[in-house]
Amino acid sequence: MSAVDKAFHGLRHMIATGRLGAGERIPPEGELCEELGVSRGSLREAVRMLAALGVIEPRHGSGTYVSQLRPEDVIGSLSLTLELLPLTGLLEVYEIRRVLEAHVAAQAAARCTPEAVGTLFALIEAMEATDDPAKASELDHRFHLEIARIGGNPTLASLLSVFRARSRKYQVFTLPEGPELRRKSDEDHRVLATAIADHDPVAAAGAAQAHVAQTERWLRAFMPPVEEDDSTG
Amino acid sequence: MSAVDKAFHGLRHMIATGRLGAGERIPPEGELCEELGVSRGSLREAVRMLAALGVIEPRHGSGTYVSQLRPEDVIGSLSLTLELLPLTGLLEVYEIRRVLEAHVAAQAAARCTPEAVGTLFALIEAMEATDDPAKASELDHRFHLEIARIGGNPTLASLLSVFRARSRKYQVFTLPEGPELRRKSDEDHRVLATAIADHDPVAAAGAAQAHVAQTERWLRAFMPPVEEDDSTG
DNA sequence: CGACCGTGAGTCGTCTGATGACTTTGCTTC
DNA sequence: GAAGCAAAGTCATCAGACGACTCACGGTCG
Repeated sequence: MSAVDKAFHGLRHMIATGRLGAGERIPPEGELCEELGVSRGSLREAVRMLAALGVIEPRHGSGTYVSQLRPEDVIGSLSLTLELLPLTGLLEVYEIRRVLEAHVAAQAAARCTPEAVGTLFALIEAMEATDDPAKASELDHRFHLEIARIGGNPTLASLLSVFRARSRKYQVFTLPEGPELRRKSDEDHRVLATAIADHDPVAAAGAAQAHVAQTERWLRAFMPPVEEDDSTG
Repeated sequence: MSAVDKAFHGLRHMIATGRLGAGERIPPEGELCEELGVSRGSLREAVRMLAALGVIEPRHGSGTYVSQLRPEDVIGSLSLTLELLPLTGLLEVYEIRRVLEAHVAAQAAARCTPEAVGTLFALIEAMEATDDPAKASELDHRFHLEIARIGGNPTLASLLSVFRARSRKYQVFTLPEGPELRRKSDEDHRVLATAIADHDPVAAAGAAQAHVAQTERWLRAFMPPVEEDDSTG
């Protein structure tokens, strides 16, 4: 076993066995190097791996901390890599999304409160009112996120959020056909929100599934290239 | 932006824009260091991060290669970290698994071939024949994996595989109640396989969902501690 | 002529040492 | 008592050197 693997599995083992608890600060690099029998460089590579996977979080000058270990912490690690998948593989992701969005919508229909309904329709109206495709996309995201939140499963919500982020990169709304697509999309949203407001899980699931399927068809039809944003710096 | 971030996003950008294609070998460390303007140590940390996420794969002495970038490559990166989640968060994962296993079973029922049915029942019989809990667990895994394979979505199959691996860690079959649980589990498997063989998606989905729900109930009831295996060396 | 083997260049893996940057703490000072 | 300062602790980065492994090339032997 390589030195980095030794450090990686050693750290992971400490967390798995509870020796390092969620939110806790892990020993400084020097101590871990000695205990695990590897150099600082190898240890740091292992730390970076676990950090990329959302398990620990180094803080410059302070120490390295175990994350809260919520499922969404770990699932969020997919967000940076799912964007690298070619479109062909992405269609398989859409099938999953279709199933899960339908489930989440049904759950939301069963659990939603009047306040939540108000939020949903407010988002829809804001979406319909704006002309900016970027803002519309952002509101679309928040609309679906709100439904997932109402669904009551944070893990599922974050998983779907990751899937949607990948789709959003394609920015179908900025196409020449964008306005037409947006009208159809807005229609879908109203149907979905209405079904949820009516506490009708079956209708909500059907509307959600149809909405995702529609998006998938658009993507198949147009397949625009991914727009890389360098706005991260 | 830190040096490691610079290297990480730089590499990721090269892959996202297609400058580095799937399966291709990336430039040697020396060149990348110069181009990205970071030291070798920082670059290596970034490489390890992408490797942990299933995007690239270093090979000692040969070079570092971009992975095939299939969705299952990226999803597989969750397998090492999902095991670290506390049980409370895991129950949310079960809800997702329930929905997806039901869908996969329905898909399998619609698509399955006589050969596939033969494989399924062969696995069931092997499962019922063995007394070794470890072997039974292994066969259980292969049984569900086969159904997922028949379902026709490799991404979904690998996602469910990751989820199941987490559950399997608890080894409910080794409990005192193990034999009884296994009998019930075997029953579920026959119902599920029969529904698939009959091309009955609704029955298959119901059976799959009930099976997962059953497992979830066992876990809630017994909550045995995670058994860490050190057989990875 | 073909198969085998050794050799060497290329590449990743690891270690060591030193320096910089940032955070936190605790003390000093007003 | 509060604000500012100093020092210790910790992570971040760099540089250089050596080891381990892979692979292709060329020579050798059958």
